[in-house]
Amino acid sequence: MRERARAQMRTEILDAAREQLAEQGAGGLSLRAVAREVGLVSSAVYRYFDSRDALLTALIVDAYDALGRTVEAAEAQVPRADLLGRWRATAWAVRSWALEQPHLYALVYGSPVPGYAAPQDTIGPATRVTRLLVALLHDILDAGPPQVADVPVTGPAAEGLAPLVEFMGPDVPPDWALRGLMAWTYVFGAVSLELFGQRVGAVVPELRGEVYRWETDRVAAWLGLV
Amino acid sequence: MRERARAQMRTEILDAAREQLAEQGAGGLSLRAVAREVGLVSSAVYRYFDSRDALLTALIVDAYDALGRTVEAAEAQVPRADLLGRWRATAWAVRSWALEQPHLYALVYGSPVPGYAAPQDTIGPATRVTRLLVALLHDILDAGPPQVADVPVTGPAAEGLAPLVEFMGPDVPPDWALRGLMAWTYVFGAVSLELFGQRVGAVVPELRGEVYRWETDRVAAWLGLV
DNA sequence: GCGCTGTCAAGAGCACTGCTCTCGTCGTGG
DNA sequence: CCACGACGAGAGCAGTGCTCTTGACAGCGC
Repeated sequence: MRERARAQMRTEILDAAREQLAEQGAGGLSLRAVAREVGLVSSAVYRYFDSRDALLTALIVDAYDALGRTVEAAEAQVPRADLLGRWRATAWAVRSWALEQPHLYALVYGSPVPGYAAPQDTIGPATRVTRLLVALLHDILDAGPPQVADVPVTGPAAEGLAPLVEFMGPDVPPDWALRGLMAWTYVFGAVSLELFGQRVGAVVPELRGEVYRWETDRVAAWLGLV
Repeated sequence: MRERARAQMRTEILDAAREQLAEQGAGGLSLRAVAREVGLVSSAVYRYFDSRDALLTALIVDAYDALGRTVEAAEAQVPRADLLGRWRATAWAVRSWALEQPHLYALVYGSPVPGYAAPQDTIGPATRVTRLLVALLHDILDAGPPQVADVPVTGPAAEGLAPLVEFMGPDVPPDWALRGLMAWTYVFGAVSLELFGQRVGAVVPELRGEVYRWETDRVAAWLGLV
């Protein structure tokens, strides 16, 4: 009954917050302002979110979810056997979503607010895109591991990758965990740096998409894709 | 005369700001609090910095400077002919500095405060590390461009890289501008993602340095270094 | 149908922020 | 020596996150 009203109010607040986030960014998100937006007084918002941080956390969670959903949808449209196509679709979808929702992306992948320890809630949805890449890597390996000239990773670094190996499945050699980590790092690193203005003088803004295509294709080649 | 006093006061404020930044991060940096710290009333600080943003900008500028100085020093200790060593020193110094000064690093390479347009002041010092990599790339090319299996970049992407090519020197082929961009992207991407907590479940914290060594060595190999 | 209980929104209030304005003071250059 | 300009202090404004108290309303058991 009033569960419904409550849930609706909650999403109404979140929508208003998302809107304000898009205009002024995480730092400028004012709980009082979103309260005004939805026609509430500031103290009433605390019935729905314990604090401003809690509101931000909720936004983060569903930003992860939205990104994951979008990328999954894009990747799913490519035939399973087209490994390069799946990689391209994934990489491109990440960047596209980030450019459409820059503030949400920044909220998730940007510098965390210090003193803000990511709650457990956020680590689950965070792995959705990761899972896609893991699946892709599995399929690459199953299709016969490509020739790679590098010396396989051993020693402490291999131990350091243990959690990742376990996540990917114990049959994955540490060397390919490293490759997966690096591919993942490249995609999100490139998107983040572009979005955060670190390529200002270096790449023509309108052509950054084209350059990104080449970058990710080089990574693909390095992964042994086609 | 009182120039001295003014300059000293200015650096005193900056030091206090840096200190507070280290404790509470950019978002929590309070002009009034740094004023208290240096024994001033808040309005007096405005004699030295037009606004909180101006203070942050000053911090950014000398963060760029500090990072550049540190990395340059580390790289300079390696014999010029040891190209791989220079790459390793550079990559490692960036990460080390970032881990020592996480808040300063985040200020510079993290998500920018929206509405905060990086003033011209910041783009000069920003290129110091970049210059190191450019010089290294030149030396790699001079030593005889390594074999690379990739198809050279052409088309719109090559045009997109034009500003970077110009910065590196027109004799540099666009293909190597792309390689340089990607190496740069990898280093700062990896450091940023690690620092911003995106590797939490993936890599054992104490061994992240070891893993980073492998990552950057893979990039080096990809660049044709040894 | 009535009253009770728990949920909700409102409002006042506290301590804090960035920033502006005014007003004394004091050192320095003419 | 004196006037001017830089400087610091203080008050004040509008805004913030968050807490606490007060009043209204809905849903429940009797």
